[in-house]
Amino acid sequence: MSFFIDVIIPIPLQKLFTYSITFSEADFLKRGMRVAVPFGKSKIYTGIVYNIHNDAPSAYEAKEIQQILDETPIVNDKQLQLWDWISKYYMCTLGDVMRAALPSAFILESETVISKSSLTNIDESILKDDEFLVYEALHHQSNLKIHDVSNILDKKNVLSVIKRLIEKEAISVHEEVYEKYKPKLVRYVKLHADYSSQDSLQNLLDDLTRAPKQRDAVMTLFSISAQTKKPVKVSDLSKRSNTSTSIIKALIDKCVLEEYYIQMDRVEYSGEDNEASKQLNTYQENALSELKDSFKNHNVSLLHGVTSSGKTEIYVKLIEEVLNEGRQVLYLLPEIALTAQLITRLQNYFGEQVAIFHSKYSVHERVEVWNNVLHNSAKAKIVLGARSSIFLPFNNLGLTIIDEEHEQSFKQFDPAPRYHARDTAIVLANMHQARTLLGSATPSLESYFNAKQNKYGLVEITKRFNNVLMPDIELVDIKDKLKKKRMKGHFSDRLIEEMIETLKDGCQIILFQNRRGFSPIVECNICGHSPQCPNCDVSLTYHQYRNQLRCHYCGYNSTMIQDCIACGSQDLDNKGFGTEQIEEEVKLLFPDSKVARMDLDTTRGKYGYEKIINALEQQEIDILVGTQMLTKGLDFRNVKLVGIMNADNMLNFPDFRAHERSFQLMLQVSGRAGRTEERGKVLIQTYNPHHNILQQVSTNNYIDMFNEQMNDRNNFKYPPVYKQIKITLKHKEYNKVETASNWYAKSLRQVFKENILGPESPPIARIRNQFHKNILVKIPKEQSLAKTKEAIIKINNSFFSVKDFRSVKVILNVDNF
DNA sequence: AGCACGCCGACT
DNA sequence: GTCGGCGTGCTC
Repeated sequence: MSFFIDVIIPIPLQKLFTYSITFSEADFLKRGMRVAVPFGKSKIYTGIVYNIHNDAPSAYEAKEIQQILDETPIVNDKQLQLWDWISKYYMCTLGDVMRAALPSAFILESETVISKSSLTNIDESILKDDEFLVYEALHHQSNLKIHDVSNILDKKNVLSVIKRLIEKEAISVHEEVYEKYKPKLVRYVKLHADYSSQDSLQNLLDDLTRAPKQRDAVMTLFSISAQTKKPVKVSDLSKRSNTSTSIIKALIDKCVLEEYYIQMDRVEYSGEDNEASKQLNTYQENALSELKDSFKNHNVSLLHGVTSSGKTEIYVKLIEEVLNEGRQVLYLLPEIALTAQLITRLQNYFGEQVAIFHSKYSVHERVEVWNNVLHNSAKAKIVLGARSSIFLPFNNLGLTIIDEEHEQSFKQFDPAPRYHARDTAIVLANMHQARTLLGSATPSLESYFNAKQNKYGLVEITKRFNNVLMPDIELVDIKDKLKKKRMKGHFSDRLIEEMIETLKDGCQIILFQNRRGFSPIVECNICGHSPQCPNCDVSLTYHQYRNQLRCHYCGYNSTMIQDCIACGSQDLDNKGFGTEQIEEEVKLLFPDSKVARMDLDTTRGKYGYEKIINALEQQEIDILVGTQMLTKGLDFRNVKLVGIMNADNMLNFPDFRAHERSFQLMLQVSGRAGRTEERGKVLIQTYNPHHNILQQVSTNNYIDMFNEQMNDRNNFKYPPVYKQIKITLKHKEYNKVETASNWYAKSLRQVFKENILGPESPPIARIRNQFHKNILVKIPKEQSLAKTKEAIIKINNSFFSVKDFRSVKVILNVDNF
C-alpha cells in the first residue's frame, strides 16, 4: 500500500497538494506537522500536513516530500478546523490563512545556493565578463546566494547569467532550507569537573597565583554560586569580578572552567509577587453576577459599560475563575490599545502567566509565545494580544474577552484572509466550548443588535468607577462663531476660554483632530493647482516636520515644492488642517504651555507611543494634540478638558457607518476627560450642532443612537440587517476594469437581481497605479450565506475563464465593515 | 504568488 | 543577430 499526504502550501491557490510518503513517514507524520516539499521546478516550500491517506492521485504522479520539519504537530486539530472555517467564510485559500496564522519563522523558504561545479578545469576563455566575475568570486567564497550575485554584477536580473554558467558546467546550484527560528542561548560557566575535589582545587588556586586576574575570576565564581546556588552566566561573572571576557575565555581554554548554554525565553516577566485582584464595587459586583447568569444561557455576552466604569476589574475576576479551572484565556484588544499601562495592570494580577502577542514583537518572540501556548505552559495561560492572537494554538480555551469590541481594526482588510477577529474569536471559542465576552462603552451596532435579538447576553453598567460624573459635553457652533468673528484659526472663543481655565487649574488638555479625509494639502493661490501623487488619484499631503509632500496611499514622497508646478507662482497655501496645523496654532495661542502631538508620524518605532503616553502621565505635557489613537482605553488622571476640533468631517464621511463611528469616536475621546473626582469638560466644535448624532453624543444616549441608526440600516439594507460582500476589481488600465467590472456586475445581477450595487469607482479611483472598481453584494437575512458564496465563486470562475480578464485582480471581502 | 516558457521590440 | 521586456500558464 502506498501513502500520501495532502499539504497546505502558503500560496494563494485553492487546492491542497498531494505528496507521496513512505510507510515509516506515514507512521511518523501527523496532521499539523510541517514538511518541506519541492514545488514547481526548483522551489522548496514549507507545508502543513492536512490529511494522510492511501488514495493515489490519478491525474499526475505525486512527488515525494523532501523532509519532515517537526517531531510533533505545531498546529492542532481545532486550529485546522478554524482555518477551514476562515477560508470558507472569508472566501480565501487555506494557504492565505496559513501565512497569516503561522509566525513567519515557522515558514521556511528555500534559497538557491550556487557553488563551483565538480569539474576542476574549466576553460575560462569561454566565459563572458559577467560570467567570469561570478565564477571567480566562487574561488574566494565556497558558495553564493542569488542575492550575492546581484551585488557582484550590480544588476537585478541575474538568472540568465547563472543559467549560462550552468550550461557551461562552471557552476552548480541547489536549494537549501533554513530554520529561521534560533532559540536564544545564554552562556554559562562552571568549574571543570577535574577540580571538584578539595585537593585539586587547592592546586589550581596555587597555580593561579601568578595570574591574579584569573584567580579573582575563579574566586568570584565560587562566591556567586555559593550565594545564589544557581548556574552562573558569563556576563554576570565578568561584571561581578570586574574581569574581561577574554580572561574567562583563557580559563575556558585552559580547561579550568567549562562553558555551557541554556536556552532562554526572550520574553520574560520579572515582576514581584502577584497582587490579589481588587474588590469590586456594587455596580461591578452586580455586573459580574449578571454576566455569570447570562453565560448560563448564552455563549457570547456583551458588556456595555460607560467609559471608566471599571470593566477591566470584572474581566480580571472572570479570568481568575477560568484559570482555576485550568483553562486558557484569550484577551483581544485593538493593536493601539495594547499599551504598557494595561499589560502592567494584568501582570500585576497574574504575573508570568500573561503572554503578550502583537505585531511589534519580533518573529522569535512570537515563536516562543506560540510554543508556550501550544504546550499549555504556565507562561501563557492568558494571552493578551491583537487580532492575530486568534491563530495561537490553544488547546483548552475557557474564555475569550474582546475588549473595545466596536473597534474596526479587528477586521483585517489587506491582505487575505480578510477576517474579523471578533467574529472569528467567537467561532474559535465555540470550538473549545468556551465563553466569549465582548466589552465596549460604545458597542458596535451589530453586537448590540445581536444582544437585542437575544443571540448574545447583555449586561450594562451605567455608572463610572468611584461615581465619577460623566463629562459635561458642550457643542460649539463654529458657523455662528465665524459670523461673529469669534474664531482664532481653528479655535473658538469658548474653546480658548476653557483651555485657559484648565491650564490655570494645572490640569491637562487633549485636542482631537480626526485625520481621515482632512489632511493638509498645498494649493497654488494663483492657478489653484495642487500637487498630485503620480501613482494615485489623490492630492499629496504636506508634512511640516520633514518638509515633505507625501501620499498616504502608496507612500510616495517628495520634498516640498517652492513654486507651483503648473504656473510657477510662489504664492502657495496650505489648505485643510491636520494635527500639525493644530499644534502650530496652539503653540502660538499658548506660548507658555508644553504642547505635544500624537499621530502616526510621532509614534513610529517600538516605543514612540509609550514615550508620549509617559510624558503625558508625568505631566510633562500640558496640551496633547492627536488623532484616533487618543481614544483607546488610556487612563489619564489629570486630563480635564477634551476639545474635538471639528466633528463634521467625520459625520460627513461617505460610508454607511460614518454616523455610528462618529458617535463611538466622540464618546471614547470624551471618556478621556475627568477620570477622577472632578468633572471633565468636553467641547465639540461643529458647523451643525443640531445634528442628531451630536445631540446623542452630548446626552450620552446610546439607545437613541442605536434605534435611529438601525432604522437607517433597515431602510437602506445595510448591516447588521443585511450581510454584505464587497468585490473589488483592480487593473492598471481603466478601460479594462471598466469592462471587467461591468461584466462581473451583470453576471451577479442575473442571480441576485436588485441586491447588487455598482460597479462604482471609489472616491480614490487609482491607487498605486491601479484603477479600482467596487461591486457590493447585499445579502438579505433569509438568503443562505453559503449558497450566496457558492454562486459568487461560480461567477468568479467563469470571469477568469475569459482570457481578456485574467490580468484583472479581484478581491472578495466578506463583511467589509 | 513565483517561476519558466515564449513571443516581440531595441540595442551591440 | 542577441538581450530582455512582460503576457500566459502551471505548480502535487
